[in-house]
Amino acid sequence: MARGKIQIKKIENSTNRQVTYSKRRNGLFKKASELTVLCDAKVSIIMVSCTDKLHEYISPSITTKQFFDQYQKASGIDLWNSHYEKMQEELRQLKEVNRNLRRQIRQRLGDCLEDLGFEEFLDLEKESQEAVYIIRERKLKVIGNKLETSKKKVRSAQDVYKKLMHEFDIRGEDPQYGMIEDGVEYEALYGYPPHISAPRILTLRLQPNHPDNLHAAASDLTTYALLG
Amino acid sequence: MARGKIQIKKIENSTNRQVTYSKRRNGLFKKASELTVLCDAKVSIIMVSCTDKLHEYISPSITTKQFFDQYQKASGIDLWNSHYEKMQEELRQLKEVNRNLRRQIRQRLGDCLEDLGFEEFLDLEKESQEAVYIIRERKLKVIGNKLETSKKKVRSAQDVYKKLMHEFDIRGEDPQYGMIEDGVEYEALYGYPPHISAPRILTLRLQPNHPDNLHAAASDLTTYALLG
DNA sequence: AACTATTTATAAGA
DNA sequence: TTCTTATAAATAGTT
Repeated sequence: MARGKIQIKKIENSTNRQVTYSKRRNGLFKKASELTVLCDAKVSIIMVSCTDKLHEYISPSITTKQFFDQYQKASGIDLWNSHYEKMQEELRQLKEVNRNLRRQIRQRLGDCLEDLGFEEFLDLEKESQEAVYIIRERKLKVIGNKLETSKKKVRSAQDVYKKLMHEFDIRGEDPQYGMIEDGVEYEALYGYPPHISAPRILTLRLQPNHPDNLHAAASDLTTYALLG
Repeated sequence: MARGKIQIKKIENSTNRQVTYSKRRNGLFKKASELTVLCDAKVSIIMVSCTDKLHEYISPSITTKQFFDQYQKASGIDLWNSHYEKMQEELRQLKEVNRNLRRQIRQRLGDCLEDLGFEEFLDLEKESQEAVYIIRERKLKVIGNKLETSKKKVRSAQDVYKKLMHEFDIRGEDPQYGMIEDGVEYEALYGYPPHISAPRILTLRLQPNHPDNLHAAASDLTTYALLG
């Protein structure tokens, strides 16, 4: 607008464009501030340059946040507020549900029972007792399964042992090998710790160490007493 | 800026102010659109007049929402987004907690037990059994309290009865009243239904009807057998 | 809303 | 970036 008219189209020369951007930006901001004062208006200008730099003008005595709020109020355009309120409501409801669930659990643990009516209380007792039955039943089933698995492992171990004994017998017939004295080879094969002597016996019966101890039964087959 | 320089201060004449606002607003928007084209920039102008009317300029190919988002990203100024994200995170966590609580309750009801490790499973059994003990203990206490209350009511009823009997005896000594033959007056006094005859006896023992029935024990004193 | 004298903004060059 | 300056554009006051 000076020293020659220009076409309103993108300035191709990058430096020129940058300079013009800077100058006109200042001009725009100046006009905005004048308008703010002259007409007692509120103005927000936000600019993002083609190099993604951001510049802002905002009338004094107002924040950008307030501006956005006012914008929404005046325009009726909902940027995020209803979504936000929906979330808050959802949050509130979830917290309420959470509180109730926690109370239920506490009651099922025998706490806060005074909150219950007598009928509810009796229902709770019934439910709890039934749950204990179900849990106990399942426990027995799980333990049964574990025992079954253990038995299979034991049988498989027995088979391996028998095969080895068989091979041992064959080698024993060959004087070239001589007799093996202390079963070291079996220890290595079966992974017995050094302080537990490997079986020397020929006939072999295996039994769980503590058939009554549930924890021991729960773990994998590891420690079984060898009974000759 | 024409036909005389003006001071940049609020225009007191309301009409003038209005006109200037309108003219300069157009000027600002025109400059903004030129800047948008010339420099390939993005501009958002939001104006609120002193009469709370809202006007907006926004570069084509962008929405105000996008602008706000970009503004926040570029400026690092937090209008609401982190708050929003915080809420979303909170929401997510609450839902997760909720899911777990529900699962816990289901497990305490004997459901979904397969999700538990064996150790957890045993703990659950122990907890559940303990809870049943606690609940049962409390039940006994509550029932005890109710019985106690009932006994007091009975005692109080006995007292009333004795007093009435005493008064009856006094009246009986006065031949003016004569003898009452079949206790109709007591039936009225105590509210016995017509088909149950009121007590004729002088010594009175009261006992709960069904000491084993919890529900009956739970209800207030209503039906007690009178044993001679 | 239109006019226009004048001020202001700014493009190009330094 | 800033300054200069010729010139385009904006606009205050008027109609």
